[in-house]
Amino acid sequence: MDDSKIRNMEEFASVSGISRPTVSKYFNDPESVRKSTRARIEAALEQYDYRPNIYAINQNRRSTKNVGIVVPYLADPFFAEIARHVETHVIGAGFRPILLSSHGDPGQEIGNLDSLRALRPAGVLMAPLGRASDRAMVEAFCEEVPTVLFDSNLEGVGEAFVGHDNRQATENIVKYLCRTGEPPVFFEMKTPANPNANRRRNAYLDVMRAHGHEPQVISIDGVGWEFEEIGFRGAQKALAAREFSTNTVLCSNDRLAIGFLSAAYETGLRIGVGAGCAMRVAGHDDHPFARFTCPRLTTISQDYTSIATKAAETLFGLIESDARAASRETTLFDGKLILRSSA
Amino acid sequence: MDDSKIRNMEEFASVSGISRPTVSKYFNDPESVRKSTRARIEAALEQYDYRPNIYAINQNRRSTKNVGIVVPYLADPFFAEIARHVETHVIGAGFRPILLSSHGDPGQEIGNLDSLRALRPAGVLMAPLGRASDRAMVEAFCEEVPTVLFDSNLEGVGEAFVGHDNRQATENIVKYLCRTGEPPVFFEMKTPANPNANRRRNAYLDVMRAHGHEPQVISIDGVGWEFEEIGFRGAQKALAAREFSTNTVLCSNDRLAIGFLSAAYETGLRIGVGAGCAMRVAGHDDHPFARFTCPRLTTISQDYTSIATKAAETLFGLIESDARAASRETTLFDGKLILRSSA
DNA sequence: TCCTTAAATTTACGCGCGTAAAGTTTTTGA
DNA sequence: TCAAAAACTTTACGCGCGTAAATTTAAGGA
Repeated sequence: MDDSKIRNMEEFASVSGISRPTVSKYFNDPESVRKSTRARIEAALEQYDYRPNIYAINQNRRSTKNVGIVVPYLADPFFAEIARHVETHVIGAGFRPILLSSHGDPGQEIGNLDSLRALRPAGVLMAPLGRASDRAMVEAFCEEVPTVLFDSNLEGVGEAFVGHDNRQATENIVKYLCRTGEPPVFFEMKTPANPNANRRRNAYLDVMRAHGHEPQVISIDGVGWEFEEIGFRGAQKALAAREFSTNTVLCSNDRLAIGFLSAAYETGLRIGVGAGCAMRVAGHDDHPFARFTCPRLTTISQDYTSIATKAAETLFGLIESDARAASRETTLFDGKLILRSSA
Repeated sequence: MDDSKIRNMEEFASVSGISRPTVSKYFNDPESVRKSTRARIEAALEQYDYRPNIYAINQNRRSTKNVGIVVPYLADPFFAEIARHVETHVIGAGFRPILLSSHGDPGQEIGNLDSLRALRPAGVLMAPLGRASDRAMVEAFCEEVPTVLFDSNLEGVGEAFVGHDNRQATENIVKYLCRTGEPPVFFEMKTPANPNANRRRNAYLDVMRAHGHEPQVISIDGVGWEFEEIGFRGAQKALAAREFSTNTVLCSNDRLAIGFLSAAYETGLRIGVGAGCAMRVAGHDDHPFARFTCPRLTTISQDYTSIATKAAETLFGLIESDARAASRETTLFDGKLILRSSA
């Protein structure tokens, strides 16, 4: 490798023996130049390791190669995982991912969109906060930048939505619980952060009634994104008050369930399916930590590999066609029962 | 707000009645212009909501306002939390954070640095993978870009290191455990991901010997960053083989401890300090999930608020002075005992 | 071989802003 | 009140690259 530094594309073009416009064409799409030309450029690239100035590129191109990824709460490993999958796809498609977390705060969410706007991204993959989101502001953003929503749906906002089939999944696990023991009580936050929680509750109510069981919903207090803590306190209270009409609990999500199990353990209540167990507890999402609770949590998984893939592919399609979606498509993926020892 | 769009600084300057160079000066530092001028610009800003083109700015400025944040594994809530703290400081200081995770992969770590290089950041805050890091490549990067390391030290690399005092913390918890029961066995990965693990083991050995106790280290197999899984399997094996010479275990970190507790629960072993408990287990780090294990995990915290603050401040100091550090400073923060019910 | 077509070159302009230099106006302080 | 200092305006250039138009060169087929 020659140590003489290349300052710009002009210099690089001259050392590679190719004109600058052609070199520029090469960097925009290596396939767009003749094979022999490509070979000469790549030979020079080996020797001088030049890279085009990203700011100069983005100043002149209509659209950048940036893709925003916005998640509501990165400290939740579930979102960290899905962000990682999305990121991998974004890089694979030749884009540059810009990962932003809203940290559970609607103001930060809008701030993230603002800061993305300044980067003029080719598109954005966004998991909104949900209920708390400033709908009008998000909507305005989506009209400027092609945006695909995932995880949490804001009806009518963005080009498409890709998520989890909360109804199918909830029905699935409720039926499982009914089949193998007493029907479940539904354990949820009174003011849930996103619309998935409502879908889950409604699906629970429907399937319980359809099977002739009396539903019971326990809605606990607490706001914010510290679900484990909220679940812990809620469970302490509810257990002390003996609010549960059956010995089975379906938590609205795994993080609440993690808190629930912790509280149950502290009060000496044995959770699980074996002999000597007083109660069954199930969750929803197959959170990365659900495998390590005590007992290990029976839950229903989100297919977040498929969700991430579909969301990314949908966005890339929009970007390539340089068009807005004809109609807003909604894609839901099925959950799978994950049987462990808690229920 | 006027809906007529402002295309560039030229246009904005004319509608605000100020010359473009002065407007430019304003955006670089609002304090650098006369108060009356500032008022006029800000009035125009309210009316037209113009924002300078970030790419044009960065093309011409020597240094950008970007600050890279590189963490080894974002799906670990511990790093997600510390990244959040760092990010807040970066934004507060008027910089733009670029958050990148290496996903436990040295190749990705170097890739992250490469992609940062292209952004010509003013500085970088980096938590290296540790042992697995490509030291030479990281070192080369640090010579190009002012970089402050945190969490995991690569001796001699970067302008400074800010981290956790593993020795103080380990001594602290070992002494606590000895004081309140049988001395601990040390439970760790055979090939730990980062140098902190080695410091903890060595500190354990030293303090045990200093107090006349026979140390025992159990080093379990497993590579990668799925520490809970590794801890789970390792604990299963070690418990089945009755390898523990005392009834107390100190895990090298909380994530291993989480796996340990899960395994212990499955084998019916009761962990904790109360009557009827067969074993005590402690961790290290005060991981966000340590509060919700069964039983709740006694551990020693990392002061990651201080670590994040100090690392960020150190970097900002370097950036402002536009100089490299005279000498490489190392700052360590003390851990605090977090007493819960597991030990 | 020649002709058609595809590809590369030459030339030139523009993107939006930083910034320097020289001249002008306003502010500051005694 | 007046001169010095500070702030602003005008003018002008450059950053590194995208891209269009006209021209030249190379590739491929009968």
